[in-house]
Order: sequence, then structure tokens, then C-alpha cells
Amino acid sequence: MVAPRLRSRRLSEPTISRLPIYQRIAQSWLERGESRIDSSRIGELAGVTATTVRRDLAGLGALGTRGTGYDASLLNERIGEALGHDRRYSVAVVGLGNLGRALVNSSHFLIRGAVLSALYDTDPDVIGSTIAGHVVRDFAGPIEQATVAVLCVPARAAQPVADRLVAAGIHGLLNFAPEVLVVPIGTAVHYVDFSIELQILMYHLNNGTGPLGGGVLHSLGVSAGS
Amino acid sequence: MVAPRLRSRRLSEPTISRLPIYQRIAQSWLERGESRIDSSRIGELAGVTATTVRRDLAGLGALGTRGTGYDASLLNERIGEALGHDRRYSVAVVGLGNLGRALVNSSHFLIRGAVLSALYDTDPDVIGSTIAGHVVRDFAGPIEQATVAVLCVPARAAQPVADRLVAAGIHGLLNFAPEVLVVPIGTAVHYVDFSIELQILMYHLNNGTGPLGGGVLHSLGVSAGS
DNA sequence: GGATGTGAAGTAGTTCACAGCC
DNA sequence: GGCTGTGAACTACTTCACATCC
Repeated sequence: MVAPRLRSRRLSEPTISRLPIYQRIAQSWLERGESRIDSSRIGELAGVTATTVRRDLAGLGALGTRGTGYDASLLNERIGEALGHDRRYSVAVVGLGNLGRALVNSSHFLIRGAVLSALYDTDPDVIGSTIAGHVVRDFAGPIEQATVAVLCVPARAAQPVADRLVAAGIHGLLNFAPEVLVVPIGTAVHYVDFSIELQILMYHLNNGTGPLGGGVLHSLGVSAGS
Repeated sequence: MVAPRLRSRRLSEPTISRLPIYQRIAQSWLERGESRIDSSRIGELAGVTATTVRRDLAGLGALGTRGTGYDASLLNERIGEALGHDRRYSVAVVGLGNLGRALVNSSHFLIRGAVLSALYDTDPDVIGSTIAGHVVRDFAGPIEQATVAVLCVPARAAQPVADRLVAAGIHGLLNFAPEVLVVPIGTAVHYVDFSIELQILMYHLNNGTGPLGGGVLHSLGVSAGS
């Protein structure tokens, strides 16, 4: 009667979107040389209540210590496991304009199990050049298998590019183009839209509301603390 | 007894995060020459149910027509008003590496009331150069007032940069650096973290769950339709 | 006929309050 | 004493079902 997988516990959507934030907080705590952190401090930085933090973390199993709080290092590790970081996966990047370059050159984009597999572009001046240690390939040529693909292409190109990637067997798309994609069942698309994020920020600024919002952290008025 | 402002209706957090998606869908419908769209089609593309779409849109006032659906043009306009696009606001960008350049050169980032006010960097080679029609200023110099600032700086620089911007009277921050910011009450911070978005995509891909997630649209298996 | 808009019901997520453990 | 973990209460969001209107 041993549970087959801890990860099989289904986490709620809001929890999933908060876990990476807690992880980041745990990491920054470690960098400052602090080893322990409690739920109220995490909540303060993440813009949620301490109870929410405890509920979220309890879903990963009992990893705190009563009276003392959580071990930042253990927290970092367990959240990583819950999000599937212990599995390796490959990432292809399509489109190496400023955004694509920013992503592949960032030391924080590909972390925890993510491995850059290939870069593609359609610009003859870019094809063949080396970026972040990878030679850029022609997107018109063969597409190598990868777990997910990141679309950093113009809006108009997004749909045809997505079609081609799905046809090549890539079923996870991270789309930075401001375009709604139509994909077959079984393919996951996650959108990141800069102008939408700006709009959400403006809404909160105008209405003075909401300690937490969006899929990514939105915190309003975290107190400075000690 | 006239209501002072339609916008005074408080919209729920999930609704706020979906409205920009509906707007984008309405816009892409207009571009295709279609003038009307119904809630089930919007829902299909956005990855939510038709009822949710109607509930969200009903919160903006009655703008659909029974039997026919919604007018894409009106929808686009009303969502814009609800999100505060009718007010102009200025945007400063700090850090003009690949990401900062990608943002200011993108035709989709600064839309609907957003006006680029100033660009800042600390690199002497970048200061003085012209990007997107603006001369890059020295961040060490005076900071001009702006409604919001976009941080495209390295993680380590994020907190000091934020402190400086807040001190200069800028109370809305869109932070692309993977760093939790501590800001005074009254300042809104919205975070966009690429690696977190990638993690959320991976979670859904591994677990095969969730039609909608995150603050930004996550759709799994939108059917192709006609 | 067809799609919106909305009370009512159902479900999910958050907060309260406190027992349990360090 | 302090902080976690969790049943219970509460709140918010979503879905159902249908009256309403074009």
C-alpha cells in the first residue's frame, strides 16, 4: 500500500502558480545565508496570507517544523520535485530576435531539468550563427524532437509555426506572440503576453486593489519588515 | 442617482486576467473581417466555458445581442475601457539589453493608452544611443516622472533599481527580473518570470490537466473548429 | 431558432481557529 | 512560546438551467 508517486496528488491551479514564487523566495533566502523561513514571511513577500502558504505547502507533504518554520533548502527541493523538475526535458526556441536571444542568454530561464535542444529561425543572416552555444537551424528544414517549444516569432507567423511544431511531435508550446493559437487536443499552450501583463498592472494601480493576482505574482504593498 | 463611473464595478481577479484575452480574440476576429462572435467561440479559443465568458462580459454591462452574439468591435472597445485604456499613462523602461529592446520595439507592447516616456540604462555604450525613437538616458542621472516602470535588469540590480524608481515617485513596477521586490505600501508590483511560465507549462504537460491556468491564458486542447 | 444574461446550485479556494508538536 | 498542519466556516468562482429578448 505504498503510494506510487507523491506527485500524483493533484495540486490546484492557484497553488501551482504560487509554488514557483515560494521557491524563488526560498532561493533568495538561501542566497542571503538564511536557512529557515516561516510562513508569514513567505506570505508577506509573495503577497498572500500565511495560512494560504501553509495550505499550499502542506499539499506537498509535511515539510515544516512546528515552532521553527520551514527549511529553505528543503522547500526549494520539494517544490522543484512537485513541479516535475526532477525530470529532464528539452526546450526548442523558435525565433531569435531580441526576445529569443534574451531568453536563451538568460541564466534564469532554463533551470531545473530544462535543456536547450535546438534554435530555429527563418532569417538567412541568423541561420548558421551560434547563440548560447547552439548553431541556429533553418526552421524550413527538419525539426528535431523536443519536449516543448518556445515561440518568439511575430504574431502573424505564430499559427503556422505552431502547426509545424505540433506536426513534428512537439506538444508543449510557450507562446510569446500576441496571437491566440488553435492546436489539437493533447497539446498544451501557455501564453505570455507582455501587453496583458502591463494592463493587469495598470488595473491594479488604478483601482488600488488586489494583494495577489495573475498567474505570476502581483503584490501590492509588501511591507519592508526588518 | 447616476452611477459616477461604470468602471467602479469591481471585477474579480480571474475576470481581469481573462478580459485581455477576450479582447485579443475580438481583435483577431476583426482582422479576419468578422464583425460578430458568440460566447461559445470565444470560450473555445480562450480555453474557458461559454458561461464563464458571458458572466465576465456581463460584468461590463449588457453588450451582447441575444440570438446574435457580441459585436467584436464593441467588445474590443468596452474591454479596453474596463481595463482603463481610455486613460493615458506613461511607461519608462529600465535596462536595454535584449529584453528591453524586444519590448520597446514590439508593436504590441505599448498599446491602448500606454506611451513610452523614457529609457534608462547604466552601460556607457548604450547611454546616448537611440532606440525606438528615444535617446537612452543614464539611470544614475535624474529620473523623469512616469506612471509605471518596466524593469529589464539583472536580478541583482532589481531591488536597488526599484528603490530608486519608487523614490522618484513611480508607483507601478513591471518586473521581469527573477527577484522578489520589497516595496512600500501603495506601490504595485507585477511580476513576469519566464522560467515560472515554463514550469507551469511543464506541469500541465506532465499531468495532462487544466484547460485554463495562470494569470495568462493556458489552454489545453482547443478544438480546431471550422 | 438562437444566443445572451442571470438566479440558483454546486464546486473550489481561502480564512479562521485551534490542536499538536518542537 | 512559537509556528505548523488541518477540520470547520466562509467566501468566491464556476456551472447549470432557463427566462428573456433579438
